[in-house]
Amino acid sequence: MHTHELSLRQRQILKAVIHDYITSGEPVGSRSISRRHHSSLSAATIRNVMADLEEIGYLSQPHTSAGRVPTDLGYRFYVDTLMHRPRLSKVEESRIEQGIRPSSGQAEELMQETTRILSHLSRYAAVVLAPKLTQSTWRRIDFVHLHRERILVVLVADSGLVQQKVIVLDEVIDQPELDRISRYLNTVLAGVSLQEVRNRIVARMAEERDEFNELMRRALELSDKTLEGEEGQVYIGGAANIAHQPEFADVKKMKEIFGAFEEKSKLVKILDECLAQGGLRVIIGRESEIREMRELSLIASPYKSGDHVLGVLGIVGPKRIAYDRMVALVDFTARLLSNILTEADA
Amino acid sequence: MHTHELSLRQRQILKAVIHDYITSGEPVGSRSISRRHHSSLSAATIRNVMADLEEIGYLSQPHTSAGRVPTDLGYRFYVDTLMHRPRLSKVEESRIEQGIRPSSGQAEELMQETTRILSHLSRYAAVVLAPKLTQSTWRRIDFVHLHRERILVVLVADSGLVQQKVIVLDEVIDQPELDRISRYLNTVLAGVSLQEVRNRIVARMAEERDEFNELMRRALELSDKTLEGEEGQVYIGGAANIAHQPEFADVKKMKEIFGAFEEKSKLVKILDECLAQGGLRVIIGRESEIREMRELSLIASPYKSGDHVLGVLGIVGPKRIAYDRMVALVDFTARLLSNILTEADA
DNA sequence: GTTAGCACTCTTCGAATGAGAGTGCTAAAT
DNA sequence: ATTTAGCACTCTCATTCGAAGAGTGCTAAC
Repeated sequence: MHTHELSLRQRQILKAVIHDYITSGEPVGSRSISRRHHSSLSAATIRNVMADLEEIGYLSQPHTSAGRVPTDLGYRFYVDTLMHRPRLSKVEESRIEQGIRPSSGQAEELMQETTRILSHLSRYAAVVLAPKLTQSTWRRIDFVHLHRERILVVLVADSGLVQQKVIVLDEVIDQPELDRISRYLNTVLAGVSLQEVRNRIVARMAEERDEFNELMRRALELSDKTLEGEEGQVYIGGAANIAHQPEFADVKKMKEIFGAFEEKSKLVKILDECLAQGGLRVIIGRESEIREMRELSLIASPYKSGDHVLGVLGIVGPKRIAYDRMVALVDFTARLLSNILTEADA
Repeated sequence: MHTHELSLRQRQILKAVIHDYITSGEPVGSRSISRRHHSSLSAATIRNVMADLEEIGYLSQPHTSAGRVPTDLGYRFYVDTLMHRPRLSKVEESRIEQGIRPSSGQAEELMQETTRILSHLSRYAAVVLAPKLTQSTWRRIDFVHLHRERILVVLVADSGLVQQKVIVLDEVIDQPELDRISRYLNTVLAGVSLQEVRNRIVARMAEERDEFNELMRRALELSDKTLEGEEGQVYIGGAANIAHQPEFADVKKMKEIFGAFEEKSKLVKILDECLAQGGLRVIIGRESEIREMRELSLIASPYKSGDHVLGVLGIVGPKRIAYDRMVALVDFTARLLSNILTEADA
């Protein structure tokens, strides 16, 4: 089913149907299009065009004598070629700017604020994929000895974000030694990923035949443990919003959706893809491989620090969603977050 | 409406009605009680007793010719005097023990693991109120200089829990100075609350007329900032489980409930009360002041470190919940968590 | 190419109906 | 004095039916 050339009229009517359906939530008939959008044309004419659009696969009827509803393909065409992207209102923009102003620089808080403001303004669910340790470059690393073999690693990213992690070693290292190690690591750290730091240490150890240098061995162990066992973390906000949608009045569907949100691993997978892709993406219903997303759409965009892509943010709503506005919202938010994380001198 | 003396038969029948209603979810009639529980008595007899129980206010009828349903008061009587508390099965106990074994000692992870296992075993929603900084006593405090006036405070509680917080000062303090301050604080810290530490510093400053001692002034500022602006944090898990309950098939109710969960502040309030109370509590429907809890019950118990009450954990489900089993579950989990947090030498 | 007209289909809603469950009451039985 | 059987009554729930309404596809006329 490749892309068809559509006549101007076909495009106009497809657009009209989608708009009406998005606002009303009910199958739209030829009559109402004729009235609201194309008063010059009669319902019958519109009907013919709609029949064509159905044949191409852009529209469908829930049952024989109902109006038309856009298909996933229809939405896709709309998003790709019909839709124009409005600007957000000044009010909304400043609302977002106010909403995402982390007092602390803690990654966690920032993520949570972002989901809050996104879900609030969209009235749908918001998702944010947090930056991974492996993806960031770091300004600073510190170790705090907690108890026995247990150590808290504090990482300050170039983006200004702070992340922590507790690791458990095989040996006890006391605080002064930890300080020495962090001093050393900090000298090697400048602007590269932790993975890279690790590689450099290995290289240096080999080169210097310095295998018994306690400090470096330990530095290696610490960075290994820090990177170990990391999986994408997703923050979700406003999931309840989706329940307000009339199309999910059916309880069975609702259950499914909430199930999907609690089973975060799948969500991580799909967001990871967006991350790899690099730009704003719209994923409509069945385009997603996730079963539970069949009736949902995802609008997501990566955010960066400088040129480094860190994570992804977006919103999840019904397929019948105001794509234009939502794309604008997600895009703006992603840019804003990127700016915050790029101007590291906060 | 004070407590009535109930005859043995009345108690038995009330108990039977509640049990049947809890398992079936449907109003229970005199017939079925006669069949399943009191084959010696006829339905008519049971009917008379039920009419009495209704008059007292322990049962009610959804409509004239339906079976009976327990009222909040009925449940209350059941929980207080009729119910006996079963033990969990060995399997379940070990499941919980496996489930709550924090690798890291980070407060956040521990809370999350607890909600996960609680919601999983109960099949309802789980809530955990995290320990507050003001309530714990601390083994150790550290400061990590992040950037400019921004400092990460790392607190290690006597319970072994690690909590962090970023604070922003009015002046820049470099790392060596921070280390000096934390060394000082750590000497004063032993086994008292942060609030108390603060008081001691103030006392000492007064006593020594030592107002210009930079170190102490700064130590004071740091502890103040650390305590500042703290509000109870609630972790929620398995909220979707509630959606599976037939009594919430009604979409309106469901919306309400999810709304309640996202509006965490109210939940904090009610959990705070449990915390003040000190023991395991069951709050049934309208007994709670929260509107959205009208159709829900909360079973919650505080957890401690030693004799210090730290927070509260519990589950939220429909009023029609297996109180006996759930009480056992919550009680066991709270004890376990308390043990973990008490044996500080993890 | 466009439109009016019309028969047809399908959903939705309300009313009517009957079955079923459960009650309360009375009078008889224990 | 309890307990029970019997019965009329009430209320819900599922089903059926029919009418109304919305929308379509097709045909024939403009």
